[in-house]
Amino acid sequence: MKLATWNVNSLAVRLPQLLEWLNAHPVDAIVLQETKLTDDRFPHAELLAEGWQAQCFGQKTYNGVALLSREPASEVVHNIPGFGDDQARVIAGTVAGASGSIRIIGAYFPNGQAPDSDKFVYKMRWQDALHDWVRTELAGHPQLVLMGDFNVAPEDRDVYDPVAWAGQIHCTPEERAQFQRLLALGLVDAFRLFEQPPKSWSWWDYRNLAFRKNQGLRIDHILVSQALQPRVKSCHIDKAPRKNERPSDHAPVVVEFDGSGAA
DNA sequence: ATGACGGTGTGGCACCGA
Repeated sequence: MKLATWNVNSLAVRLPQLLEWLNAHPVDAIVLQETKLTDDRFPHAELLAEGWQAQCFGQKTYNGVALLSREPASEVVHNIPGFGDDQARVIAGTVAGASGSIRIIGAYFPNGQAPDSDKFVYKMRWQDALHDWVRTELAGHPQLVLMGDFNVAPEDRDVYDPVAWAGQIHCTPEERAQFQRLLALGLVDAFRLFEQPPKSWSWWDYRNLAFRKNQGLRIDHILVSQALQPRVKSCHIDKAPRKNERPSDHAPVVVEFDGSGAA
C-alpha cells in the first residue's frame, strides 16, 4: 500500500502533471492541497477516466483539499468537526487496503504569515483543534495517517538556512511545539524512520533560483500511527516534479506500507 | 532588499503563499 501527499498549488494548472506523476508512481491514495477550486469545477471526469475516485473540499482562489483513491473512500469528513472555519483545509476518509483499512487525514495547515500576525493566532487555534480531533480519530481508527502541507519545518535540519530562519514563520518554537504535540498523540514522522539524504526539502521558493540552489524547507509531512509504524517500508520526497516546466513549488511525499501483513 | 516567482480574480493591478 502506497500513499502520497502533494501541494499542487492549483489543480486546474497542475492536473496534467498530477496525472503524469500518478501514472509513473502508482499509489493507492493521494491527498492534495491548494487545489484552489470550488467543488463544481473539480475535474472528477478526468480523474475517473484514469481510475481515480475523488473526494474534494474546495473554495474559490485559496486553499482547497482533495482525497484521491483507487477504492472509494468512506466516512468522509470535511474540515475539523466542531471548529468553525470558512477555509477548506482538511479532508479525511477511510480507504481499504491489503492489511485492513487506513484512516487518512489530508491537511493543509495555515501558513501563519508572521509570528506577530492574526494569521499566526489562527494557525495556533487551528492546530489546537486539529490536535484534539486527531486524538479522537485515533481512538476510533488505530490505523491512521495524517499527511499534508504542515507549513512547519520541525527541526533545523529541515531548513536550508536555520540561522536566517530562526524564529521565522514555519520555524517558530510555537509551531515546532505543535508538531511535537501531534507526535505525542502516538504519531511518527515516517520520513525520519529512514536514513535520508541531507538537505532534503519538500518546498522551494519560486524566487531566487531556490530549487537550483537547493534552498528549501521540509514542511510537507506524513505522520503514521503506532499501529502502522511497524509496516512502514519506505518514505521519500520525490523532487523530480519540481523540475517540470511550470511546477508546483512543493514536491510530493510518498510512504509505502508492507502490504503482506495479516489482512 | 519593502525585491525576486507564480496563481487567482478580475484588472490595468492587489493579495497571498512560504
